[in-house]
Amino acid sequence: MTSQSAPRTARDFARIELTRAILEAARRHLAEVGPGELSVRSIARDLGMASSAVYRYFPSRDHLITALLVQCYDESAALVEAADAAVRPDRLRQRWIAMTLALRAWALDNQHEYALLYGSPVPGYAAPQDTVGPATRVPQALLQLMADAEEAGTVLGAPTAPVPRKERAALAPISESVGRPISDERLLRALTGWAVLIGGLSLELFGHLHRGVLDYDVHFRQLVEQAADDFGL
Amino acid sequence: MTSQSAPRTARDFARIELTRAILEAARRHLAEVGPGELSVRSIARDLGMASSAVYRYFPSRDHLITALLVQCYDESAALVEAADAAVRPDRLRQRWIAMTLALRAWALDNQHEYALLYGSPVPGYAAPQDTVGPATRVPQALLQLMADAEEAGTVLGAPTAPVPRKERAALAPISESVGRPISDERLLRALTGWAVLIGGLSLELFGHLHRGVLDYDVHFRQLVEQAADDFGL
DNA sequence: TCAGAAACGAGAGCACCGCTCTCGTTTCTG
DNA sequence: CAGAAACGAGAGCGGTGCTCTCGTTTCTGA
Repeated sequence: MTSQSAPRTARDFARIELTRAILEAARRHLAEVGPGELSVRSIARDLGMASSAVYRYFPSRDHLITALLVQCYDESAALVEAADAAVRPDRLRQRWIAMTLALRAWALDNQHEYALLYGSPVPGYAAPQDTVGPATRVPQALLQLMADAEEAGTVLGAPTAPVPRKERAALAPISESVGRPISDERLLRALTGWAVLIGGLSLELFGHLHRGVLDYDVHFRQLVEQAADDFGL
Repeated sequence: MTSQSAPRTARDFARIELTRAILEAARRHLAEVGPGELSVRSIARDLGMASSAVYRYFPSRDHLITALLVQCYDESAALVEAADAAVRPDRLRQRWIAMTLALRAWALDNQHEYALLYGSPVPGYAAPQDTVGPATRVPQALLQLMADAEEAGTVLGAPTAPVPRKERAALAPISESVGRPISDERLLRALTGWAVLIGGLSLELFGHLHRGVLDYDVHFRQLVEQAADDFGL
């Protein structure tokens, strides 16, 4: 708990500044090397400092990566939310399209960062509490869209059997997180949309569509358009 | 090109045997350490040999990992195909459910292997030609299911706008790979199904549903049931 | 004000990694 | 049966994450 938001002393100021510089350098390296190859030593070299000095600011490589994780979650979520807000709220379909295209655009510009967020977790599967907030912003935006659709009274694209009681219980935490009324069917659609979105992006960015799909732009667009049909947006 | 399928000499025999043993040991390690932490040296130690000896059989760590990749693609695809074959061919919906549950079961039993296949690519994004065949077996199974649905004349769950010409062109290689008539709308559904499947599994296995969804089994089942509704299966 | 405490940066060092090279031995082949 | 090829072991190189020490700088409170 050193040096919170108030940099009273020069040392505090230097600390937050260097912390920022390390993260910035790490992010720069991430543009070229991929999360697994990210090296504390090379970041330190880049900044002209001893590698041991970096450990004054981040107790381990995993802590540094976690900080990057939070930053990337926030950065991508901000773009998704902005894309959402730029569309008239009652144009539900366009909002869905805009959000998915926004996340894809970010992912294409930041492929290693996307891999960091949605690829295999690189630390030993320890997602600290700090990351859950930022990580839920994108799915939360999708949930809010579905809640809006519910409010507007749109009909779902395909006839869907009612969600059974067990699934209803399984989704209780998400249901509460929405903060306003949403049917389980719609909530499930939001999660399906999230799965299509992340699945589509992962398949594309991780090379699974190579030599199968020729035009990724066109295909992704078609994928989310069709999902919109299914969701009745 | 040493020692093909015919182990004439004792040396050839030993070579294919040791190659197998190395892969087996690597696979054993993969049960506990994750693809990024897989170490040639520790595998060699496990087999009681010098680490340099391993390089007689796999020229680099990436080559070893590629061999594991192929093995895992084949293993998981075999389970998916078997699950498909165990259902009466005209029970299209059950076949979809069976295949997705089969892949999930394999993924749950082999989490690091799943990460190897569908997580961030660990070598510098070099998927050799050897991997593309095995890698396409699962999506191919989904495509065949959709072709069967087309043949049976089922109707799609949600009304879908016709696939535009550009997307039709983008999907040409996949369309040809099916080997029998399939509409572009159906083909797109197969790819959507693949995206939902991989997206749903990745979100679950990589921890993104943590503290959100309480019962993964129930939720995944619901996810694929709803996808079946959308696909008109 | 100024001494003690705390934070800091640099450097050496440890254990591990992928990979290469050498060298003596074993096995194959003509 | 001799030359060639494949092999296993070991040392070694440059890299990694991380720790420890040590001299210096900065903060803090009596």
